[in-house]
Amino acid sequence: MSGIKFGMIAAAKRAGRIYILDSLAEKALFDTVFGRLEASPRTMACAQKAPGLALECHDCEIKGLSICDALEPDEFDQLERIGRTASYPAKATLFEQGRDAPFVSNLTSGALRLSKLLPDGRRQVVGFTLPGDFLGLAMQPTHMYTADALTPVKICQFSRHGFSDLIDRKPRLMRAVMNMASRELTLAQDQMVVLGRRTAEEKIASFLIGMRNRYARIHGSSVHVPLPMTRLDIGDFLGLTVETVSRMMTRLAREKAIVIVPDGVRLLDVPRLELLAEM
Amino acid sequence: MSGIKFGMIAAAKRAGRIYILDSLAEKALFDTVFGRLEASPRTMACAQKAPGLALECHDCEIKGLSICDALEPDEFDQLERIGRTASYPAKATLFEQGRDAPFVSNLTSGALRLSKLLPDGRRQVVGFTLPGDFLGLAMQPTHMYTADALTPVKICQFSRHGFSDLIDRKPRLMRAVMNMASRELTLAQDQMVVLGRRTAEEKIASFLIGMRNRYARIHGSSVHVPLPMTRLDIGDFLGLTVETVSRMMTRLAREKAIVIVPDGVRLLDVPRLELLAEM
DNA sequence: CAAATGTTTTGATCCGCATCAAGGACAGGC
DNA sequence: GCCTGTCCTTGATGCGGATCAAAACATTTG
Repeated sequence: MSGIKFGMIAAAKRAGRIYILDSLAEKALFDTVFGRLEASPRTMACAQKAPGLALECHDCEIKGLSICDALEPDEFDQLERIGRTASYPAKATLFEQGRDAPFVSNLTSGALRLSKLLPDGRRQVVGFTLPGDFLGLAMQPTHMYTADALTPVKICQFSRHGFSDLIDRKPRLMRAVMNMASRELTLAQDQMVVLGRRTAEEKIASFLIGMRNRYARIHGSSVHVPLPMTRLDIGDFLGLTVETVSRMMTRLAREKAIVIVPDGVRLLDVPRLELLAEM
Repeated sequence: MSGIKFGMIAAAKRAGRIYILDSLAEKALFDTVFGRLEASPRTMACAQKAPGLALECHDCEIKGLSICDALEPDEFDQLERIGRTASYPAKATLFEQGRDAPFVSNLTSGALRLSKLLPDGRRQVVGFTLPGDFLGLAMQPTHMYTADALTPVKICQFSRHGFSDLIDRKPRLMRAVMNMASRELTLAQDQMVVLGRRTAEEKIASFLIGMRNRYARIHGSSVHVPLPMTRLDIGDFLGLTVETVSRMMTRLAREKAIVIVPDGVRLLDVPRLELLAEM
């Protein structure tokens, strides 16, 4: 954990800038989202991908969140046996829309952007993947979207066929995957409401509250919301332009609903934001 | 099949108006979507719901499309045993957002509108259910949206707990449900692109092509696309107003891409529409 | 370090679709 | 038959967010 100091107040160093986090909890949140950076950025960039490492589930940090949680010891062993870990540096493309999908995987650290591209270049981000989320739930032979690393990421990957066979033999595991798919479907339908029927300001508020809720599942609830994606990514997720995202964030900050901090925001007036985002 | 004549050209009578369909295939499509109307509208309206009827899977028309397709005879029997059929007249509400969800079900005939309501009255239609589609895939204890009958409908329903227990014992059945959930998730993500990144005209074209493709799974492909929903429903599905939907449909008709017929449209220039809708 | 590139912000202007308004078509009820 | 309510269409007007432009700032590269 290069360059990171502990204490009552934890400090995180990233890209040469040091800033203060409120607590060790926030420090943990920060690390999970932005990655540990155990290697220097330069090294990471060279190690485009390092697959083939055996799973090390015992010290997996997101065990309790992922499909592994629902497994009996023997099932867990079998899953561990067919899986491998892989790491990608920030900005790497894990897979592209339309390509063959030989693997399904589980994100253990970092964050991904999932996007669909129209022929004329317009882009729709269909989701952001956080630790514990599963990739390839649809079990389709080809990828329905492109997945890019927003930060250095670690995944735990399984051959699609091997995984498919295993879940057919382990109802408990299939149930876990199905529940994950259900949660995704519910999220997607909520996002349809946001895209179809909300104003720009409401979209931003929904997004921030939504991200906070998703981080809360991983760590505790916190008013610090890391945003590993750019304004452009947020715009493409919400059906807005970069400029509108920037303007609305600035407006919310001016009205003291949020504070914009490096790599994210801090929520000041949560009730106000929840009112804007209310379902 | 009251008042309906057959022949090389089939005619369908609905609400006192008779019009011509091109073929028996179109007649079948029409019947599946709008319901058979075996009882008069008045009778249907009285029979708000007629549950408790044992399943009659042997003459189920959508067997090949639904989860039942994937089952072995013994599994099929067990599923049949825990299911009941129910009918609802057009405009009936099958269930409401937020209410308990004691049942999951399979639509066998007719069409439903699934919608989410915001506190201030704005509405987002998250999908239209056609024969063969499953309701309650998320297996949540409460409903995430409201389901209203657009036409007289028939469903085949199962207690959520009974169904949940059964799928835990029948991997093949769970797999069928999971595949259905995956398909829904893919549809929802495609709809996110439509809502977030397409113009009004493209939205209408995507919608029409999408409906045609979904009907094609049930019957053969046809240029006749029944639209059991109102322009308002279409607008709330596409993130548009009624007026815009009407204007765009009129424009497509003026430009000879479609013809507006009673209860639907006929696609004239499919390549043009597919270009507008292209993914 | 300087140069090049990418990200965020802010301002000015424009346009696609919403909103407001009104009339027509049609179904159901009396 | 007429009346009422719902749905669809068309026209006039306005606004929210897109687009265009540019500058400040951050990050990467040489």
